Amino acid sequence: MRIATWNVNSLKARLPRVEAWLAEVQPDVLCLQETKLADDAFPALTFAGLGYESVHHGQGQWNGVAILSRVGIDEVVPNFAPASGPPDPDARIITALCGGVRVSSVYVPNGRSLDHEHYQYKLSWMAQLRRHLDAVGSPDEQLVVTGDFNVAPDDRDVPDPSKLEGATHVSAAERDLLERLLGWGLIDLFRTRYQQAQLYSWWDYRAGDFHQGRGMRIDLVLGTASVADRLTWSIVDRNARKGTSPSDHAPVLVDLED
DNA sequence: ATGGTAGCGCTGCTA
Repeated sequence: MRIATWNVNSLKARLPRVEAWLAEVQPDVLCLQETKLADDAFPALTFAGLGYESVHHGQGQWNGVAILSRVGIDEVVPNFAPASGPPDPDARIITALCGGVRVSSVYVPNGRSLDHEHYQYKLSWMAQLRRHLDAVGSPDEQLVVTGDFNVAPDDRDVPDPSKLEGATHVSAAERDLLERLLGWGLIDLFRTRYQQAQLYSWWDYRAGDFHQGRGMRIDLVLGTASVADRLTWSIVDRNARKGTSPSDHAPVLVDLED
């Protein structure tokens, strides 16, 4: 079973690339973030033509998350589960059961800057994500939380930690909240296969950052122990960041033993 | 290099 995540930075702008990528890579489950579409504009029929069922939680201009699956989609929960607290006004999370694995596609708030109220929103969002997991599942089950976390887990995941002191994506508070999330019973699956630094999943469009090798690893696939036990392979598909009009993120893949 | 690009949607915000 192949599960992938991809922040596409507008599905409207990226649909041709997503279609070609699905045909080439053949994931069983694909989690999308930043579709930037309303639900009625989501191209479900296009994906159905490629063999994928899909569910979308969108709002229009910003945010928007989706799950595509060719191994079934059941028990769909758009937004945070009610038992976790108030609903998120933004469309940043959707959860479904796909092929026996409970999958959440998440787009954690960026935070903007440490003194911005959006940063407090980011911290509270990450705390509620943990309560959401308690509401929809258990660490004893096969469960995957994947998407754009907008947090670089440790200093290997950024080019120059000394230049990022006091910045979002690396601050102690958000890294601690990510650790707390892992403490719920999740494992950073990509990191179990690779330990080296500078294996990024996102590169700023500006200043030639991709070609200069300046990025961050902020797109994560977190899985419970029973998922990690099935892991056979993981990779960041950097080829998808190349060529004409790419997203600023590359897809991250995991393969699980059937 | 305190810059730079991309997307949305039409002026400036978000990332």
